[in-house]
Amino acid sequence: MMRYTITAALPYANGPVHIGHLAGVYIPADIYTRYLRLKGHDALFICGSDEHGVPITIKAQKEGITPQEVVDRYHTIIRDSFAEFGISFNIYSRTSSKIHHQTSSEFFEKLYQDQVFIEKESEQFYDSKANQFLADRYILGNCPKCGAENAYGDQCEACGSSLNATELINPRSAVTGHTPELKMTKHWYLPLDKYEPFLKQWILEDHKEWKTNVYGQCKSWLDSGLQPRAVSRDLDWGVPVPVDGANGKVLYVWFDAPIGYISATKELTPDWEKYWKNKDTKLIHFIGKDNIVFHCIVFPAMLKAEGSYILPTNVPANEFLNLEGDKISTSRNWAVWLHEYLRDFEGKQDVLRYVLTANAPETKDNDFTWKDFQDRNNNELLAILGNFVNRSMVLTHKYFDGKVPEPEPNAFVAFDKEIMDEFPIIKQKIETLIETFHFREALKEAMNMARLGNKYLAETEPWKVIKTDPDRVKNIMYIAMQITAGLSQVFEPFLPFAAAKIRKLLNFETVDWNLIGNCKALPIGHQIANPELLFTRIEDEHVVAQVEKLQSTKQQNLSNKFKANDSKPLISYDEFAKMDIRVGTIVAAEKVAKTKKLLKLTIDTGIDQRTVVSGIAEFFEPDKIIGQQVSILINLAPRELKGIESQGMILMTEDADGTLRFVQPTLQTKNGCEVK
RNA sequence: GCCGAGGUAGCUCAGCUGGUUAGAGCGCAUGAUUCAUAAUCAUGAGGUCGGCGGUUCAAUCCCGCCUCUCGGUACCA
Repeated sequence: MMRYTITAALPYANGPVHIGHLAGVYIPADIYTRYLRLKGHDALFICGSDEHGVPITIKAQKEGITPQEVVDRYHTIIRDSFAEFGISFNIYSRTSSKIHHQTSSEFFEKLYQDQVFIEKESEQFYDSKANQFLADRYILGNCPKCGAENAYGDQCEACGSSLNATELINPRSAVTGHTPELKMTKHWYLPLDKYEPFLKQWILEDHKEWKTNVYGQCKSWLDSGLQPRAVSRDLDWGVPVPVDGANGKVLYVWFDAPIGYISATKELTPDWEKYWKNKDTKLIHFIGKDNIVFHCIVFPAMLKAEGSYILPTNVPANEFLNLEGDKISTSRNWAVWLHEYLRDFEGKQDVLRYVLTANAPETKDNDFTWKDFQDRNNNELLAILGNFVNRSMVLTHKYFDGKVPEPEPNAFVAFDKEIMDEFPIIKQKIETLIETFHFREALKEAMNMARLGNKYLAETEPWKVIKTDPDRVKNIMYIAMQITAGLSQVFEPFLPFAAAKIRKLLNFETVDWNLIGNCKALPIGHQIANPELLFTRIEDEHVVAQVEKLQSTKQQNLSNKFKANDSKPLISYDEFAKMDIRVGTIVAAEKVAKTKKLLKLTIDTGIDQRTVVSGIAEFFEPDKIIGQQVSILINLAPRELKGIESQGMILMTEDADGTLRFVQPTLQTKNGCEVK
C-alpha cells in the first residue's frame, strides 16, 4: 500500500466554477484519487477555496459588502457544486479559516527565523485619507502610454499596457479619490534565485518524466533566471504578517494559498504530518497550466526552504478548455457554470464527467460543444454502456428469472475464453494509463469493456440459442453478467454515479478494483434487481436551448456591459483648437518587425506623406487598409517607437467588444481637410 | 520579438528511444441482426502526418527556415 497526498488547485472564491475548471483539474484529480483508493492505497484528496487577494477586496467594495461575505457566498456555491459532481475530496476547506491563518503564519515565521527572507524597503503609493497603502489595482490615473483616464495602476484597460503604478499621470486613490503620496514601506522577499541550482537539478534532471508542457514551462523560467519575489503586501485582507512592526501587512496571496493544502490536511486529520513530511508519501498537484510556475517553482522553493516537507512527485497540469470555439471567460459570461448545469441537467453529472474526460485538454487546448456533449451521451454512454447493461439484465430476467445462472465449467467455448481473457489485459492498460495521467485514453479503454460485452452478445446470440440449447445460454449469460459486474467496478473512478447504479441493479455493493475481469464476482444464483435505464437520450431541443442561452448572454453582455466613460473635465475652445486633426489616406502599411501590435503606416495628409506607427496590427491586415481614409492628429510631438519616428496619431474608436475601428469621414474627402 | 506547448482521416485525439500497407472513437457508406433506449455487430471509404529544405539506407518522429493556434513575457498610439 502506498500513501498519496493529492491536491487540486484551490479555486479562487470570487466567482462560481465552470466546466473548464472541472475538465482541467477536478475531474482528473478525482479519477486519479478514486482509482488509488479502489486499489487500496491511502490517498488523501485535498482542496479548498482560495479566499484572499486584491480582486476579492475590490469585488466586496463594489458591492458594498465585506470580503468575508464575498468569499462566504462563493465558497458555498463552489463547495456544493463539487459535492454534487461527486468530486471526492477528503476535505474541502478554505483559506479564511483560523487553522489556515495559523498554519501559514507559522510557515512564514519559520522561514523568517531561519533568515530565509530578504527585507527590502521601496516606495509605494499611500492614501493618507484612508490611512492605507494602495495595491496597484487601487490606483487610478491617466495612462502614460495612451492618455486614457481611469487606467489601473497595474494595467491600462484602454490600451492593454501593463504599468507600474508610479508611472500613472495624475494618480488618485480608488478608495477615496485622494491623490496618493509615495511612502516607504518594507516587504519580505523570497530569494527564488538562491534556489535556482536546486530547482534546476530537481526538475530538469530528476523529473524529466513530467508532462512536456509542464517541463517546458519550468525550463523556460529556470533558463531565464529567477528573481526574488515579495511575499507580503500592504493590505488588510489576508493572513497578517506575523512579525513585529508589520501592521497592515498580509502574506501575498500566492504565498498563503498553496499552504492552504497543508492547513486543510491539518484540519482533516491529526495525522497530517505523515502526508506532508514522510518521504514515502507521493505528493501530486493537479492544476491548470496557468498555475505551473507556482506549483513547480515557487511552492517547492518554499517547501525546500522550510526544510521538513516533501516535494511534489508530479504536477500534471492540463491545458485549457474552450467553449463552442471561444475561450471560456468569466467576465464575458462565456461559460457553462456548474451550478447551472446541475439545475438544467438534473441527475446527469456523469454525462458531463464523461464528456469532459473524453475530451479533456490533456495535451492541448480543447473545445467543448453541446453537439459533442449530445453525441457522446447518445452514441457512447447510452448506446454502448447503458445498452449493454440493460440488454444483459433483460436477458437474464427473461431466461433465468434474474438469477445468475450456473454455467457448465467444461462448456466454455474458445470464443468465451477469448473474451474473458481480454478483460485482464484491458484492466492492466487502464492502470498504466491512469498512473501516467492519461485519463482520456483510460476512459476509452473502460468503454472498450462495454464494447466487448456488446460484441460478445452479438456473436453468441443467446436469443436464438435459447430455442435450441438452453444450457449453452447459461454460460453465455453467466459471462454477460460477470462483465456487467466488472463494469460496475471499472467505471467507479470515471462515472461514480453510473457505477453505483449498476451495482444497485446487480444488487451487489462490493467495490474492489480487483474484481474487474476476474469473471466470477457475482455468485451463482445471485438475484439481480429489475433493469432500469442508466442513461436517457438527450434530445436536440435540450442542447439547442443551451447554445441559444450562450449566444444570448453573449449578445446581452455586449450591449449591457458597455458603459460610456464619464465626461472629461471641460476645456476651452482654444485648447481644442490646438489639435490639428486632418483627413488623410493610408498609402502604405507594413508590420513593424519584432512586434505583435504595431503597424508602420504611411499617411498622405494632404500636406506631406508621413510615417505613423500605430498599435492596430491585431485588428487590420496591412494590405487591406491601403486606401483607407483616416483622421490623423498631425501636430502631436513625434515619438520614436521601435526605432521608427511616429509623426502623429491615427484616431480610432474601440467598440464595446474591444474591436478597433477607424474614425473617417462618411464620404471620400480631400486629404488635408481639417477636422474641427 | 523572445520562451514554452501544439498543428496527424469530416470531428475529437493516440502514435515509446526514426524502420514493413500511419491507428482509435464519433460521423459517413454497405451488409448482418432484433435481446436491447431506432440501440448492437461486421466490413469499407477517407490522411502529400501544417509548408519548404536538410541529415539518413530509411523521418509523422532528428536538424534548419517559414506559417497558423494557445499560454507566458516584452512592446503597443
